[in-house]
Amino acid sequence: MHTSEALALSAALLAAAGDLTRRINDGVVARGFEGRPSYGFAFTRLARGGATVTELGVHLGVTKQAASQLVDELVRKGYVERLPHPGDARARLIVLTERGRECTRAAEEAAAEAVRAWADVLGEEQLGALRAQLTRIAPSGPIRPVW
Amino acid sequence: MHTSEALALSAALLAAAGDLTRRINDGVVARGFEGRPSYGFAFTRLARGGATVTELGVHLGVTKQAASQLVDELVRKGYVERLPHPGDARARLIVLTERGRECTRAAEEAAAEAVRAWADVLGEEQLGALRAQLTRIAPSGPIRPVW
DNA sequence: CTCTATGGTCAAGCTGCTTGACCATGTTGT
DNA sequence: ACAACATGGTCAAGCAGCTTGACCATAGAG
Repeated sequence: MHTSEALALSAALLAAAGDLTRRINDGVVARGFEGRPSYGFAFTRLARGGATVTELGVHLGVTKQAASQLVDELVRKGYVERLPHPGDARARLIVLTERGRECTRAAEEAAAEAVRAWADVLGEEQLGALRAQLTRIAPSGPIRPVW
Repeated sequence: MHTSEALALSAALLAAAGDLTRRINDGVVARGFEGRPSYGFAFTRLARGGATVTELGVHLGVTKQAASQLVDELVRKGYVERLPHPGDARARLIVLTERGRECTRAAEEAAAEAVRAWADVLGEEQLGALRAQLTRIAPSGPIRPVW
């Protein structure tokens, strides 16, 4: 691969990620929820038993302060709630509310819909390959734009 | 592909894009240039004969005002200059300076280096396939984070 | 030779993040 | 037991990078 193509690959990657993220967010909004794209990524972390603010920040690649602000927002919209953490009185356990779980499902549906559009272009096999390649490439990259 | 995997695909895509973008930027900085990741994407547009501010904005997926601010920054750092546009007295042609071309080469080298790391994991063939898949998927997605 | 569209800039404002300070609680070492 | 330090969380202030809105100069169409 030539040097000039490397930058093009980066651009294509960014374009694809941006396209997918936008589609998902549009789909979630169309289903009657209000939210930013980062909600979805927060939800995936919270879905399994909740998380602390700090853990959420690590998952999203932002400071705990930023994560705390996001949680404020999610609480205000009724998607999550802060519970006392069992076993650590300093911490709070952030968990999804019923409405939060509904929104999570909406995000998953929207994501599936967006990916289906890609499957129409690439075919199931290529799409599976794409997913496999991506997970091998960046197993632990930050789930956020570095722009 | 199941619904839950669709969100995972999106996350993997974002992670890969973020990882690559960060590596490129680090590489550019390590070569003695100061810049943000978006510089590289601006450079690729300017590299072939220059562009107007408005065109640059379209390419980056931002308003012309934001593009103009970016150009201000690039001018300040000596990477580009604003020339009168031949054939349209309203417009200005933004072109790379010699220093700008050096920085562009640095970005390309850094990108190639980052992609080489991926080639070590995936192999050249899979990497080419990845590139092909991505360009088919999001031919005209915005080169910017939708977050 | 108006009338409207387009390229560009200036100015103000906002959103989402950061850094720094601080408090409460947990953990470790002596 | 308790001092010393580490960690989870919040509050506050600041800032980068974007947006919208207004405006001017020039272009192009009728």
